[in-house]
Amino acid sequence: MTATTDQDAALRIASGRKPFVEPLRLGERLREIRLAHQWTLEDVSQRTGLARSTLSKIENDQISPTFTAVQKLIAGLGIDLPQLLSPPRQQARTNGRRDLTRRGQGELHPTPTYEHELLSCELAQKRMIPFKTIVRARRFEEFSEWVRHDGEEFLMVLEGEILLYTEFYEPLRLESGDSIYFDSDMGHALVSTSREDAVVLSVCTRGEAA
Amino acid sequence: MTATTDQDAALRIASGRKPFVEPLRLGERLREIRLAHQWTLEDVSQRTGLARSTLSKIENDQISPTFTAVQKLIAGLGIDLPQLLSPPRQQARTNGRRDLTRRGQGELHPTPTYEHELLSCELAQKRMIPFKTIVRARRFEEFSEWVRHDGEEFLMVLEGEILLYTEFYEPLRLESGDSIYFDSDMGHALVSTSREDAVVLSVCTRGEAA
DNA sequence: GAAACCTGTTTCCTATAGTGAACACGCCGC
DNA sequence: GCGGCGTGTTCACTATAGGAAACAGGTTTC
Repeated sequence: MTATTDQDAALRIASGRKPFVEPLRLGERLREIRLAHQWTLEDVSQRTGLARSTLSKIENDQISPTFTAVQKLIAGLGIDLPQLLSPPRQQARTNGRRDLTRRGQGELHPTPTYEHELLSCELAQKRMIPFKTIVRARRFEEFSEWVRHDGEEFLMVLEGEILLYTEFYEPLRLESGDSIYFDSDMGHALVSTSREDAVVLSVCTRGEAA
Repeated sequence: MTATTDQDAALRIASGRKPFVEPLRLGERLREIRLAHQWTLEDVSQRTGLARSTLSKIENDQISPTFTAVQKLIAGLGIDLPQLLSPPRQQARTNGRRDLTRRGQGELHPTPTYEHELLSCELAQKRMIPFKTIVRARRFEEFSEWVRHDGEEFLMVLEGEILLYTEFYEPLRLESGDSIYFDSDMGHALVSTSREDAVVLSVCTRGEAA
């Protein structure tokens, strides 16, 4: 398995997205949107080109719309897909959620090159993914390919010293306390250069639709 | 203290929503993902529960998959929907920006209770705001009111020990290495409890329109 | 080199999504 | 009350997605 998929998998798990497919009350959500705009089924029908009856069935979960139908929906309603798929958005904002992770109590995800400790992994639906990493790699050649994933990444060296290899820059030496922010779809890879394996704290943004 | 500027908001408004529906070569994208993982149609079939023939047709744009089929896909392949729908991903986006901040070289923003050092502040348009903070406050009463700002916050104690007061929870003692993730529109405030002023690393999400 | 595999594609057939028309209900104005 | 509207739902039919099996091409095996 490649370094990329490892990291991706780790991030996906960390992101708190349930591995199963969510119930996804798409119909319910559609009705919600429609009523919020004070639209009738006929209005939506004209906007989307879908038959009134079809819309009714979708809202009542009697049929599972075709993907082309979904496209017509998002085009006609002027919304984007993530919006259609995020029912719990409404007041998930002022929840006052929190998730504590004591030192060393994160979820471990070892790979040949990195040893990740995912922090705050109790919390689903978060916009950032924090994790602490022990950098086991000692040479750039240990990576079969660039690590890359959508979004942005912030990184601070907690202990030791590392060399940050990136696709478009010369390798960069980072010591304890140094930090860097970069676009993480640019290939990147870390190796420890201190005697002890270096420890870094990373925070990635969660992938969002383009 | 949020350091949130209006740039993002302005740009977002200016950009508007895309007026046309994307071509959305879903089949192409699926094949891309499949080949990237070196999977055969049969592999994907077993993972998703969809027939080999169906997958073939989807990849060749001969049919438009049902939404339930799409759900099986994202569940079986372990990807999330935005990932499946971002065709222009291939390598167009890679900006490759980066912003290095050496230890102690951030931008200082002192307040009576906190002494912030903003990290990576060269970079505009980023989705996260990282900063290191020396917690000068010693008693909760030193705060005239709750600190709160839209979005989410991740926090790790780097040195010393703090007490985290939050609007909806009992105060929480955090020691070096402990971390916490919380909705930052919930009121919060930090005080140092160790002999030396505690130092914490925080990362906030940038406000995004609902 | 043929038989036994694999790959991806294509061919039926059936299950179901999508449509237009009929339906039931509530809301007017007269 | 009545008929006209408009709402959302249900029907009957057609179009199409999904599945099992057959197919065509390539590679491996003896």
